[in-house]
Amino acid sequence: MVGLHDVAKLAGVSKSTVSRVMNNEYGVKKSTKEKVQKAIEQCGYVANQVARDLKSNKTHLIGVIVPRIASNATAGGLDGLSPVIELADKHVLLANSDQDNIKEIEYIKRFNQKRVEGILLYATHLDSALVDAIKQSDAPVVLVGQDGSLFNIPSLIYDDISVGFTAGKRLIDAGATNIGFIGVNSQDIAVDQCRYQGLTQYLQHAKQTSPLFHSRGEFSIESGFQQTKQLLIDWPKLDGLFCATDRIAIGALKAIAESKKIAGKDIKVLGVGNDELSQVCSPSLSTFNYAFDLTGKKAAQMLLELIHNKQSEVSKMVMGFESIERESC
Amino acid sequence: MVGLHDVAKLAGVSKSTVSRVMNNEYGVKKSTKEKVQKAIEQCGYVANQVARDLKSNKTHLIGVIVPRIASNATAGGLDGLSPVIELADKHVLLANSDQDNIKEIEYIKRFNQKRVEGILLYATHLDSALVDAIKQSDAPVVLVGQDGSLFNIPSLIYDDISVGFTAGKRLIDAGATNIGFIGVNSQDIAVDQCRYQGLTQYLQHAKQTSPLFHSRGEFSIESGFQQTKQLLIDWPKLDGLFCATDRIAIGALKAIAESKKIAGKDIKVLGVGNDELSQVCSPSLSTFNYAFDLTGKKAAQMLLELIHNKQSEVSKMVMGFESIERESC
DNA sequence: TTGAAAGCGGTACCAC
DNA sequence: GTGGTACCGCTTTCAA
Repeated sequence: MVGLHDVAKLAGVSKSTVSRVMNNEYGVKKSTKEKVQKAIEQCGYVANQVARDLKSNKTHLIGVIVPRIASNATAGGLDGLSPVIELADKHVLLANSDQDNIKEIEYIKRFNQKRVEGILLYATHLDSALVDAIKQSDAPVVLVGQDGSLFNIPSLIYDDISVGFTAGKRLIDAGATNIGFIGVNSQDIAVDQCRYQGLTQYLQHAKQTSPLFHSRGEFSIESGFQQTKQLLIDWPKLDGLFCATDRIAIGALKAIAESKKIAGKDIKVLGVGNDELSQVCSPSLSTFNYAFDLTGKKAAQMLLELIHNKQSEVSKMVMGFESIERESC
Repeated sequence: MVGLHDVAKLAGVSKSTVSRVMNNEYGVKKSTKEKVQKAIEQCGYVANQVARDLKSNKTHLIGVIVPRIASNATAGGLDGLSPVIELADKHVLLANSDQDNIKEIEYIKRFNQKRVEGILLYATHLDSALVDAIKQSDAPVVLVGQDGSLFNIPSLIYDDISVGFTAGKRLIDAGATNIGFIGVNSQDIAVDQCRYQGLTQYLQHAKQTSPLFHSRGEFSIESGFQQTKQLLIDWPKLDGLFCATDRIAIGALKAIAESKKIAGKDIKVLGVGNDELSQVCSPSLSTFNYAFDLTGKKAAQMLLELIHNKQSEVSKMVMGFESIERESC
């Protein structure tokens, strides 16, 4: 591969001069500049950014770690954050942890070796090993989706307790009295714990009751379907169901339909996320809208600020949500 | 930031020795090794990959350019390709071209500066400027979604003509005789042109007729809805509709429902992509399944091979598809 | 206005 | 076994 040296030889000047031309610096005679530019053209010289990065001690790299790509939260987030990063003249180094806690930590280390300038971590859990890894990271880390502020980790989270609380209100207002919750796994504080907690708080507050159950499964339609099939048998009086995600809720809708009950009438159902699926299914799903792309954008902005100032002005940012009224509740 | 030099000083050895320990090389006395490792621990040394990359002239970087993330083809593709790239001990440098032709070319150049080892390009078009940029690229490029084999660009494509052909057959077999097509924009050879061409071929072949129309819009539900609303007025005899994507088809379904016709009975509708939406909507959408994640995996494998052998064994790979029978056709 | 040379942080060859 | 040193490709003083 042709380097600065080759161009210099070809143009009959020194490396320094070629470098100056490449970087548009002042103080190069017009004629030499043109000579050099011609030489650059001629041998198709492309500056080696790796060498530049080494010299300048800046890589312009932002590491982004996600549990998987094909999810609304992450795909939308990536679409939101990428323009911000591009505008800051940086690049996205993407890692798919595939929901694997070990890999998450592994990537934080690898990214530090790669000398990324910052890391955006989409998390589905937050244990002490992960906290440690984040603390060890030289590059600043912004956590998305889980609250790390207790550990002094700048975080961008959704107002999950509030969503649960509001869900309780919506279900009660719609006339439900026997309300259950389907979550994911207990390690996911935000999605499983907080949403349940919020629901519980409202039921206590308004009716001095508690949710009938806290079932758990995966983030899938199928999982929602299977769980609900059983839950309908176990809890015949169930008339309100809050599902931690829209996909779970859509599975629930299907199970309810099969049981000859009518979702939205016999059983009110609520999801979270405003997945596109929720407006297409029938009955259409009442849910909560999260602005995933905006979250990605804000997270990127927060990280960039952190990179510049070495200290964040905001240590925790809570994203709002919007109630979406449809047929199921 | 602490470097090899600092560790060496702290351990009272030379840089070379520290380097040997870092790379687990033979021929280091056990005691020195331990001494060095302690020093590494002590000052929290993390190898600078940028320097290594410069020295070894390898970045372990694979550039991936996509038109946007939040689409089944790209999100699924990314989930498919990332494990392959990880297994090859490389990283994904992600760029979102946001459907912008200029940016696509820009990123190919930037990636070459970054000295990526190869580029995966998810394309929605292929004009001569893009072909040139690919030709100029030092890093090998694999094209996904458009056929660049005529220009000697290794490509991974879907069998779009065949899909169109099969769509024709499915619609005719279901009893449709007045068949229309909704595509995207004419620059998208694969999605717009090929699928239409295949449909046309079957209609010619089986009935010596042609599609009633070739309408065009965007990749969205709304666009499908708006177009279909008008098309139903313009073509009252329409009884078969092939849509270039599932989202367009779902919009069409909605327009048909509003017109008091029954999709699947009065008008047979077919989409492409087997979007999750298509099994949730009602009537559920008959479509074609594309294995997006497998495509990503294959594309990554093809690129890795190209990187190793400097020459591809396969210059073009055509992914198959699967007919999905549901209610709409 | 231009060139020589040091150095970014490693690796690898060659001596000792 | 270990240390010295050249070098990867560029930027950036410092002199000329």
